[in-house]
Amino acid sequence: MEAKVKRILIADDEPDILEIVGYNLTKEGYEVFTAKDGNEAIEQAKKLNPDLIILDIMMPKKTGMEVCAILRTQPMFEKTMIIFLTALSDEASQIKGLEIGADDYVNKPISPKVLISRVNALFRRANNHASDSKTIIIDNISIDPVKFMVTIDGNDVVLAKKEFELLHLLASRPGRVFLRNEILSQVWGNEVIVGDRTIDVHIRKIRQKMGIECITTVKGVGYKFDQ
Amino acid sequence: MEAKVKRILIADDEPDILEIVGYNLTKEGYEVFTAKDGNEAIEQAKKLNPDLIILDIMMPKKTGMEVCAILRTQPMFEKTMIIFLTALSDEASQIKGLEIGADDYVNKPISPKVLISRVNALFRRANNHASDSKTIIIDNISIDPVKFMVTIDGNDVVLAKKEFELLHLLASRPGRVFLRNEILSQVWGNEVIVGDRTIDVHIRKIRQKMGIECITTVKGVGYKFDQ
DNA sequence: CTTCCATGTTAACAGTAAGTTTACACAAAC
DNA sequence: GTTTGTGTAAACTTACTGTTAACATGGAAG
Repeated sequence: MEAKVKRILIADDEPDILEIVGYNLTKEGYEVFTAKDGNEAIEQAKKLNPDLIILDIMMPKKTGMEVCAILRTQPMFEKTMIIFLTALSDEASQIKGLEIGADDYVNKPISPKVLISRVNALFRRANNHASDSKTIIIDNISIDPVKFMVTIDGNDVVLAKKEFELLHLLASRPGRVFLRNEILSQVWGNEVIVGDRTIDVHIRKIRQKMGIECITTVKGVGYKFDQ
Repeated sequence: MEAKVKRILIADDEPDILEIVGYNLTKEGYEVFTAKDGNEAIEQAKKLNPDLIILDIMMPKKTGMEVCAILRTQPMFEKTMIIFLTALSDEASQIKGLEIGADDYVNKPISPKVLISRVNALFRRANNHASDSKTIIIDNISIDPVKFMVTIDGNDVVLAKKEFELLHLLASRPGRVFLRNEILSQVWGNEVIVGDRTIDVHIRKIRQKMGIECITTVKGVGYKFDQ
């Protein structure tokens, strides 16, 4: 499971900030996108599904706080990290920002280096949580991402790479529904664009090879691994 | 998935800090332990296996940086979170602190409230793997938007997308009456225009599938989920 | 009792999402 | 070069969902 390029969305109404921060993050190897107000931030977030969103608080249309609160209500952004980058340095704002779901709160003016360190720290922690490299065992099925093997009742099942990745993703949170979007960005990555039926075909192959119904379709929503 | 009490180890050579920070974290529901120098910090960490370690940098025996670096080499502390809490406010220290594996870097003096917000933010992120907190449970009915499942007395009920969304909306505020307008804009969105009987039909299907009367009609007003 | 209105009920329809199959490009293995 | 396997696309089928329309019901007001 190779590390995908991480996407960062920066929302700020000052073009200078967008440019400076954007430049430095790009140099650090991140894929950077920008938005210049609250509405655009939400719109972009939905379209891009970024891994991290850096929000100014004082923005036109919607404040960063509002954007954060809105995004946090949606399952799609449950795992998305959010950093407030703002000139508001008072304690109350900071506490509120962290309480409504931000992962960090950084005061302007800030050196790009410090910001990058904080961004890196967040990603380090996030990656290290990824339940990779751990064998998943559910009932009589075992899924071992190290050996790249699936076993049912002791019988090995050979899956292709994409099939395995897809199964592993679903099985990493049994019962939880993964939206098609989520599946695409997790298994295929954000850059790749594939047709509508691609996921279905892979799902079908997995079902076929496993021989048992362990993946359930939730129509109009996504797929889940039966718990 | 019961949340177990989180352990926090605080290492600082100033007893005042230990007391103030410790008091506040205890009040917040954490289990707090202390160490007064670097060696003690490492010793305690090994014994207690805390979830979070708050480290002063300038400590006798070993500096916080050294402690952090040592702990990070050990697999046991791979997932342990570390916060530096220090009077060293220069940029270079902060960057170095974050780079050697800290999850946050907070400058003294700091208000206990802000520190607690940051601690909570870290734990929120770390826990969020297991967050089934969004499940609505009312009497013997559970509604889980993550798993997209409704359960009554342990028996699964399969609802279609719109049905589920509608039920979830009503159940999000049991007892509260939702106007037909509200329902339309929340479930269908503002752009969409649907006929008068559409909501009724969906309500009917929900009632049918659930098999029990849990939605009450308030004539001329709207619908509510029975409390 | 009758009328009226809001909601309940039912079946049918159209549109949409997913399942299925086949084909093909490409890469790795032989 | 051939073979084999993988991932994606295209085309078609299937199944179900969401919506509507038409009609039924029931209660309140007059």
